[in-house]
Amino acid sequence: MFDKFMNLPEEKKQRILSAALFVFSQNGYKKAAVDEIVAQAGISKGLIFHYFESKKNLFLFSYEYCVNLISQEINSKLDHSEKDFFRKIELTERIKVALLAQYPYMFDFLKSAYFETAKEVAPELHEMNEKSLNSGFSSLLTDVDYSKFKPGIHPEMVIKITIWSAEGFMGELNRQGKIDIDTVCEQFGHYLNLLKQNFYKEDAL
Amino acid sequence: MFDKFMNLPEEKKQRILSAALFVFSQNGYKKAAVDEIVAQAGISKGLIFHYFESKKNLFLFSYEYCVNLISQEINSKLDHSEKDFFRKIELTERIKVALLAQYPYMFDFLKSAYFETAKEVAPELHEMNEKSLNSGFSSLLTDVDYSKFKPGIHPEMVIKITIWSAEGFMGELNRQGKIDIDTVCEQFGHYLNLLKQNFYKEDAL
Amino acid sequence: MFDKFMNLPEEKKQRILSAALFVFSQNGYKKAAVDEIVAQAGISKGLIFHYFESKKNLFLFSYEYCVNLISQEINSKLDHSEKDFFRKIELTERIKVALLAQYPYMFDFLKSAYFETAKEVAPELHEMNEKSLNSGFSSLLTDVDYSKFKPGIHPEMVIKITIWSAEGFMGELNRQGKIDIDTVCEQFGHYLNLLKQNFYKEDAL
Amino acid sequence: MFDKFMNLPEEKKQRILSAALFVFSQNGYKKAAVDEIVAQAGISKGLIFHYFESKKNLFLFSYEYCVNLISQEINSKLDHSEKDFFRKIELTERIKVALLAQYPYMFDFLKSAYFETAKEVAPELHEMNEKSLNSGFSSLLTDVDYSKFKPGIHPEMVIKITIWSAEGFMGELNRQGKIDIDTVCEQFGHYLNLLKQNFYKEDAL
DNA sequence: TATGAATGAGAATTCATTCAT
DNA sequence: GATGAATGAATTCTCATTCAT
Repeated sequence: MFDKFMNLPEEKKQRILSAALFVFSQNGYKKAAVDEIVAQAGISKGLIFHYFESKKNLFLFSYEYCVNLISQEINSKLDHSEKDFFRKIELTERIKVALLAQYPYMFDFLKSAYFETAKEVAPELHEMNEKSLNSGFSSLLTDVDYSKFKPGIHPEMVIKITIWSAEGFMGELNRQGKIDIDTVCEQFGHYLNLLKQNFYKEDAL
Repeated sequence: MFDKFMNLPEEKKQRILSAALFVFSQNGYKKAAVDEIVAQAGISKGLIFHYFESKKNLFLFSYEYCVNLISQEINSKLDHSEKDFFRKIELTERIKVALLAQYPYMFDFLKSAYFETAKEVAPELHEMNEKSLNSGFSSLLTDVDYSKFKPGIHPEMVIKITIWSAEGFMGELNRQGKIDIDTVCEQFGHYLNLLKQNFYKEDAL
Repeated sequence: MFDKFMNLPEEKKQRILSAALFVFSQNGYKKAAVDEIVAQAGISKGLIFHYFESKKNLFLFSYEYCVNLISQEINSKLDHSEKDFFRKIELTERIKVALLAQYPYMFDFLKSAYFETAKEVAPELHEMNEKSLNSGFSSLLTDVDYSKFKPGIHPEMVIKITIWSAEGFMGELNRQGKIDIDTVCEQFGHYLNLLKQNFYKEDAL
Repeated sequence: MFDKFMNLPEEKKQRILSAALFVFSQNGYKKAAVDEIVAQAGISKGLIFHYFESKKNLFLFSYEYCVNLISQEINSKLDHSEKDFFRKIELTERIKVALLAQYPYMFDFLKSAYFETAKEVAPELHEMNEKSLNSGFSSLLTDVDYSKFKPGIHPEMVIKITIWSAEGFMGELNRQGKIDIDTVCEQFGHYLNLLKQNFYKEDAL
């Protein structure tokens, strides 16, 4: 799929994708103008259709590309021997924050793509989501040492709560415009510590 | 503002707003076609411009209307003498679920509006958000009897986690398409019970 | 024709006509909005169609009204016993300038109507023009004492030149925004004097 | 500005401009339909926006193009060594009549543009007018041999009168639909001769 | 490959006119 | 007579997609 594009020199690929991410994230699918993307990428309009055949394909490809990049980062950088849930989630969020700093428009793009409801792209998009979300969660739900949790606590619930509230926490930081990596990570660490003290046995801390 | 529309008979107002909410939620701001909204509302194209002057105004009005409706419902139905946090949040979500049943597209619309990036409406939208979000949360953070929480627990943190995870929980149900009021509320009750058992003193349960 | 309108009390007629003249002169036929006219006249939209049946009729009536008003003024105020061409034209222009001060939009309206080319109104308009222009000129061409002109001069030519250049002169003043009656008339008087000295015999001055 | 249009082959430029001049002159700015212009030019609707971005730009460009064409013609064809005013103005009008034959709608267009009141274009239009009018007149006011005029005659006044009445003369011919070059020029020559005999010294004739 | 002129269906908005009250 | 809500055809402008070069 999209072989012509994939065989391009890396620099050109980056230029085109960055332009697409930026313009889509700023405008949503429908309003994003192919004209603006190609102008920003410094290529001709015909060429992008030569590579992707349609705006829809360009959008879906951009989405898939981001999702893959994130899961690759997580898979390669997350130590699979680590069984402590709170360490795992801390590392996961740290990787996300680092990516956010590197590709400023990637998360805006994913966020807007996630709520993209334009009939043309919605079905394919949600299909992709299923897979990626599941794979993202699964590594945080499995391979976890449940014996560290206090007796009388439901670990699965704590894990879900933590994931959801991690998203809420990140969202709030995002809204406040704080994207200084170190500050954000430090705050998130404090937050996880509080949770850990509530849910872990004394000797597991 | 929009007096002409506000003075309409209730039935017609409902018809027009429902059509707007549905079409905007399905398509996002830019792709939503005024043609489709008026067809669904059973009125002429000119008339909606007679009421709202522009598509932008129609969109912003719809948003404000939803936000106001929710906060009115919560303010009027939430018993302010209730100090038990878990009862408060259970009631809040119950009210939301009931609204969801009545206006099926309202939350889809709000969700998509929240991530709307179209340049025409984004600034006004985010300004409204600031106000409404704050007022929504405050009633759940204040007027709460903190003495019920176990010693060694940070009540504020528990409250934030509960709110965030309530949103996550609702979102998941929504994604699964379960909008049968009773089932949803029952499940949410169980969930809150689990939290309560973890965080409340024995004698407060 | 337009009996319903003609039987209105004078004050209401004035209000409606003034509004029409103003809006048509500012926008031309096509762009002038009936909505704006009725808002300015303080009546309802339905009523103006009750009086005139269509925007076209309102426009043509307004034109006819102005033309008639001017020719009535000239006929009633121009002394028909006066045979001196330069006195006649001076009086004519003085009457026009006075009307300009009284109905600021009338000449703007007539000017724009004169060049109105919208297919709907052009034919009727030009038909009216023929009549009015001829009648306007004729009084300046006939009843003139030709014996005052120098021998060797073609009086008809001088008359035409004077009329044309009077129009040019007035147009230039108009463009400069000078509509102070006295100043304008004084300047025009000087101008006519110069012409007279060139074309009249010594003893006719 | 409008490079895309300017770089077109001459034939296509002519086709598009002629269509614009025709439709604008027949309808005025507001009523002229872009649809009609493109149909007449034999191009697609999108293309004219590709060249000019908006109807307004197309209108203003057409105006500027005409004004420039006229002044170029006059500048290039008028012999600057000629100091006889009546010869100069005769040549000027001859050039205009020739242009009129070549671009039948140019003068209609300019005339209607001159009285265009549509709010969208009026300000820019009048700004252009200032410049072009001044430059057009100046060549007829300067470089003139004043010594040919009879003593006691104000040459500046005669020049202004002649210009104004030349316009009146041309306008009348135009109204009568006479655009046969030779007839028109011949008549205008006679007219100028009469003026000359009145204003020039015997030995300058 | 690469370009960008050309297309035309689609969308928002306007506004003269009608008509029930 | 008087009102103004309601209509819908007409108009400007957008933009994904094609195609000749």
